[in-house]
Amino acid sequence: MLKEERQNYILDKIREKNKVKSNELAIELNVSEDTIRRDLNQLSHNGLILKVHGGALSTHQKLYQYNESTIFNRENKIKLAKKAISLLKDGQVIIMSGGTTNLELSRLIPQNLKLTVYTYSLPIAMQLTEHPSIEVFIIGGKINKKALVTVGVNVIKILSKIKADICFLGTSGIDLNEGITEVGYEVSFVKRVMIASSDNVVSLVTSDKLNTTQRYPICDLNEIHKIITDLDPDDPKLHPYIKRGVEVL
Amino acid sequence: MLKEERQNYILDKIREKNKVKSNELAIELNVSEDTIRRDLNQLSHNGLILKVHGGALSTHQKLYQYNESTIFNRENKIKLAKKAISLLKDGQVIIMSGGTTNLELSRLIPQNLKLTVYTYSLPIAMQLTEHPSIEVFIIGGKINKKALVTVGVNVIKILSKIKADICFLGTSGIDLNEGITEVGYEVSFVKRVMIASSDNVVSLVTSDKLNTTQRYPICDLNEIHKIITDLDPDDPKLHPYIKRGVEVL
DNA sequence: ATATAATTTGCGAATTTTTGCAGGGTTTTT
DNA sequence: AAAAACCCTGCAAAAATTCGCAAATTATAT
Repeated sequence: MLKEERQNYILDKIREKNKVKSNELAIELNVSEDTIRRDLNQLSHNGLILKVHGGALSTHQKLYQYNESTIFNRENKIKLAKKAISLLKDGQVIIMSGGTTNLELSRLIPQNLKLTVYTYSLPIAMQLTEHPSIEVFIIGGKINKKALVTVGVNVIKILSKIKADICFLGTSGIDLNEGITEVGYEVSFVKRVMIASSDNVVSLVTSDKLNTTQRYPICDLNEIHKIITDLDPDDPKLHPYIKRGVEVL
Repeated sequence: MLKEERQNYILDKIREKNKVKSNELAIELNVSEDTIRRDLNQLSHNGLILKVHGGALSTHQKLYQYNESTIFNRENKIKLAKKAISLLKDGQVIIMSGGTTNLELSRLIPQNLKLTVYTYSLPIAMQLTEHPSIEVFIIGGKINKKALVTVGVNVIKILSKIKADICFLGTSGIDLNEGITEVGYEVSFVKRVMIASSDNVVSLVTSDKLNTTQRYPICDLNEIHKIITDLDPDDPKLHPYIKRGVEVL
């Protein structure tokens, strides 16, 4: 059994029972108590559990807990999100698409900012509810289980009536010629409308997506106002985009 | 065997077993462990798997994880939810309110049941997305951060247009004289409408809520068709409700 | 088809990670 | 206060990993 596998087992057990005992785990997992203790100490050090004499306890009392480790390239996404947050001002109306970059963004919004946020992503809506001064609206509709977003004509109808200051567009493909492109068919419709409803379109792009194209076209490069990446704004990879007149942060 | 072929094999195995070990793969695929490690590193670099010491794990873990142990009285809620599930049949349209009882219910729905579920609760919508054959619709609107449900006129407008077979009503107060009552002001409006839209109104009541009243009235006892509790159906506490003509499961 | 370039693979040696154990200290229980 | 259970440290063995390099394979160009 792999170490991480064992630690996941421990975390699951704590989620369910609220506590674990070292001696029991040692037997269940067929390793020495020393190993269990080392596991518990590591998990505790990462803030995932609370180590106590004889075992460990759950730390969180939230009904749903977001799982950091599943996010690919999280460090870069955080770096990117921090830049995006500098655009926010009190009183603004924001539209956010789905995706883990926007999810990180929504975790990092300063507590004192007062915003109104529309989103069609379940995880993002969920995350935003933890913020004390954001009014969160989720746009209803049929849920796409894979992306955890709502899709369909109703989503489009509602989005098209919104007037937003900024739209944060999680981007799955961006290219000089093809513009912004998207993996999901249904989602592509929704994204086009959210762009149309926003004064300021901000494309959030992790650098691995630069110069890639996906199946469904969303919009031309000149329809977006800003690109934010995890790279330094004067990284050579971004030069061609700047030349095309897009502001790059 | 081509490299790509080998990597697909690895991905398939991870999809199936959720983990792989380098040494096992080396034997299965008849290549050196070095090659396997290089494969795993490449796949991991592309975000397809998570490389760990000794092998790799699936990245397709849940973004949000639900903390079972935070639910009060969970055992009873599960007992109750199991009874509720016996009412479900293929092809039905269901409306579910919020609350942890309905959340447990949504976790327990058998995988093969085909349903259409409308809900205005974020956690329940989230949970239902894990079910393979349920079409999930979330009703959009402003989110009440405490209850994690949407509220407002739009929710009511949409709910009133739905025609559902069953409505599962999480119940915060039930009483012979006062009928069903609710803690939340905004939520009380929504619940009244969901009752009106359903052929069959099922009140889910944990026994500690029996004979209690909350601030906002929802409906009279005779407007609900079934009461489901964690108690035995012929528990004396339930006799008065049966006498009043409500079916008790 | 042949030569050339590029990629992929396996190997050995050095390094790192993981694990169990022994010893001695600390906390909890009796 | 003694006994038991638990915890930490350092250590050593086993397993896994990394790295450079050369051989083998595959791709590309002529």
